[in-house]
Amino acid sequence: MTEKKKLLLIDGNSVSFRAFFAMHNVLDKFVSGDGIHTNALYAFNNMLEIVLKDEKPTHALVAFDAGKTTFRTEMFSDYKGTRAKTPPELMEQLPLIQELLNLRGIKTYELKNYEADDIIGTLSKEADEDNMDVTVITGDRDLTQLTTDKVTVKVNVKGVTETEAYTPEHVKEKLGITPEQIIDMKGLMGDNSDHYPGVEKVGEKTAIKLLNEYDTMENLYEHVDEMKKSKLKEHLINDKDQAFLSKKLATINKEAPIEIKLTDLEYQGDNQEQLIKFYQKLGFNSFLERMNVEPEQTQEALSEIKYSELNDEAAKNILNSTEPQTLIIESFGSNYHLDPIIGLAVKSGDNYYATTDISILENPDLKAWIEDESKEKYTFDNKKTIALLHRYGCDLKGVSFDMLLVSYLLDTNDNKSDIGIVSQNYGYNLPMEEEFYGKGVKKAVPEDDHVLMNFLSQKTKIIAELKDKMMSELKDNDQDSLYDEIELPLSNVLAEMEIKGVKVDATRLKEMENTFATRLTEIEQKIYKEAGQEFNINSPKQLGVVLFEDLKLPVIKKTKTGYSTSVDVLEKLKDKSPVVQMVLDYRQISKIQSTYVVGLQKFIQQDNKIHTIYLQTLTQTGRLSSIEPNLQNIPIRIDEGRQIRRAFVPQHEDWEMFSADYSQVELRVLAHISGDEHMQEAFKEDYDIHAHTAMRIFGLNSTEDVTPDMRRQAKATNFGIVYGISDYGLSQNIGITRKQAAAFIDSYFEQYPGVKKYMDDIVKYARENGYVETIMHRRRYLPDIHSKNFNVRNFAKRTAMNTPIQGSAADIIKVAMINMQKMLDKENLQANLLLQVHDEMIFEAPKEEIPILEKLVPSVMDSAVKLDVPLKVESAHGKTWYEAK
DNA sequence: TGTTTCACG
DNA sequence: ACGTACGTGAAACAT
Repeated sequence: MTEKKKLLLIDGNSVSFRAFFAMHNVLDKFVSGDGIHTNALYAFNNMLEIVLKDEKPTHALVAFDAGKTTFRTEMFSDYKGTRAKTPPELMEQLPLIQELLNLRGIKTYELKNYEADDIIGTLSKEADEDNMDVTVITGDRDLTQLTTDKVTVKVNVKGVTETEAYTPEHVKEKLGITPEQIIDMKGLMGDNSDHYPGVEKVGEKTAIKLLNEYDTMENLYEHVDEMKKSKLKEHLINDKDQAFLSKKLATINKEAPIEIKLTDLEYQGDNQEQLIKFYQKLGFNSFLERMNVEPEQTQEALSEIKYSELNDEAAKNILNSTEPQTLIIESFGSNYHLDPIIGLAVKSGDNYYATTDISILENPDLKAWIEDESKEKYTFDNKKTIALLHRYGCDLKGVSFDMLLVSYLLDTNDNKSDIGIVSQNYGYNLPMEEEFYGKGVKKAVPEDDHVLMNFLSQKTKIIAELKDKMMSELKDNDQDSLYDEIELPLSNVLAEMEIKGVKVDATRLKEMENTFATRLTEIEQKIYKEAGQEFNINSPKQLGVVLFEDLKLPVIKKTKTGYSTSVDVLEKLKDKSPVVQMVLDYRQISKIQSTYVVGLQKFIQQDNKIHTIYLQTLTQTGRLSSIEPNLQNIPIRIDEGRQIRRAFVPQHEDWEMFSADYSQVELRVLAHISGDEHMQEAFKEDYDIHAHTAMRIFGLNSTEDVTPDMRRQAKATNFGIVYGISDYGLSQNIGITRKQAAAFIDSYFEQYPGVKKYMDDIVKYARENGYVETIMHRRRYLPDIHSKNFNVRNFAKRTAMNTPIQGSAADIIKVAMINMQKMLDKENLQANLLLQVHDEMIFEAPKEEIPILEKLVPSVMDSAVKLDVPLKVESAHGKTWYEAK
């Protein structure tokens, strides 16, 4: 029995283009030793890895364009006329990509006067006739015309590692036409990027409609006279020649005079030896890892540092030095509140010290140095380092450079939490944590202590060497005070909050667990009875079958895997069957039970407290996030869930929980940065802002005429504005038509012209500068603002509008937290700041201190920054978190 | 490992 | 004509 043959055809030029732009933002970070860019090469190879694994081809070829002139330019001199020429940074990579393919055992081919498309078209047809399966990989949708039962065309979506697979069925489903009709469609609609015209005013939708009626362009033109008089008919007649020319240009030539045979295309597999050399030359460490190149070899790439044992004598030297020194405390695991320290390294001047003997932390000299605020230190992740050392009895002070925080401020875009990635971005060859320790079952501390100590010493070296460069980048961005005055001091405050932890009443949670378990069983039985069958209510798939097939409820929305059963869908089906309400109830309770009642108990430590971890360098806007567990999403909106808050208690008897939150910070921030007069006035006069908005957009004379429903709609509109309004989004949210929503927005902008101007200006700013920033100069880069894709671009626009608002609000509470901690210290209060939930702070305090906090906290919070409108703070307190609201 | 759902601001 | 609200984390299921 012969194995089925499979041919892989890759459109070399279009995938290289895609690869280049997918990694355009890291262009400068991917440069080889001899100064050649390698970003496209890297991304291309990433794609290859995935494709080879998925497709397992027996034959493969990558086709390239041969040059500028082809048979198409002879037909139409302006073909691809306006296309920007290939950037030189990509040009220089094309030979490398060919070399890579050669080493990976894949043939490449180009043919004078023909495009890569034509080579692929010709070969895929040949292979099809030979009964081979064919997969085509391309960034160009036009190639979907080649789709047949045997030929699948996979088109890159966002980047190059993900593709959308086009079979004839998928083409039909997506476009409503057959693959053969695609050229007719292109003929009618033309192509902007290839710069051929088609018929005036005919786009994709119209073209498809016409083809559904007339099947082919030829048939359409045979019957064009019978069409009833319309602009469309006129355009069709006027542009007939162009349409036929465009169709010809769009048609991939399946008879190109290629000199290569299918049998020449056998996939050879990697030339291991040469490929390793190639990767090494380019510093492609992650690919080397994937080839299972012996760890020794990868380690070799990491140069050796001459370090000595971090012992008593070294500790003395460290303490005696007056220079800033670099410190790495390494833990192993995912939660630094529990993980053990496995090693330490200090760079002191030109000396490197490292050890895996943790008892050195008992050395008085080392401890004195760690705890001396005047001894300046550099590190990566100050908060984590503080938390780790705290558990070993040391109180770290004096960190002035935290490489993690700085790299986050410089660019929030990609994952900065790994020192290996940050180092690689600056041209250093340091493995990522996962590369060094391994992943999954293979994850382990290196057996050889020397390997670990060398790794830690490398870290200290890189941190020390990059400090000046990164700090000067901060200064260039005008972000030095954001770092010095906010993020770095905040990391100390957050460390204290995490270490302090919040006490949780486990008994209470246990009681709730039993109550909810009983209720869940009850509802479950009722649902089974009503539905006439038993099934897993938690399975969207099974629930979908019961609701939409067995009970035949109308399908409101679909997900990519089946029926949607989300709340907004179920809400609409409530009166159609009693099961729906039961399912909603079940969902609600089940969520509370699994995520909170049961989930939280798992995080209660020996001290009866929960110690969350705040991620200070994750969000794109500057907010914090909280994990293991997330204490920023404890239920409040519905009372059953809100009961969870009764389990959060102060750590001592006779203490209380105290919480203070900003009222409408984001809208106040908007009023400030937009400078809108009317909105500012509303806040200065302390009006009910949503009622005020309702009054204005509904054209009333007084807020007394505002009905509760008007206020509700105005409130939703205010939210929409903050999120970067769209009529559709608003209409969905408050259940009105899109037209009505659009009218709302128009009237909103009329009433608050300053807001309108802000929205326009900020998008323009993003386009011109490539980023937006907050009041404290926190930046978010928005490369997508230039995207050709409508959706992607619009998303970037909304982000541009929202980020300065959400981000400035985040800045404000961060300042308030720092000031608050200072104030508690200064006033010698026992109260502890425990939690932050975006616009509120939660404290525990002795009862006697509550009256003090009631004055102090709001005054610190509302004076955190000076805006053109006042900030307003509300507070509450009680025996548990539940009462403190 | 990805998808869906839902908790919060 | 395009298809959406902004920012998060966790649990459960399906693959």
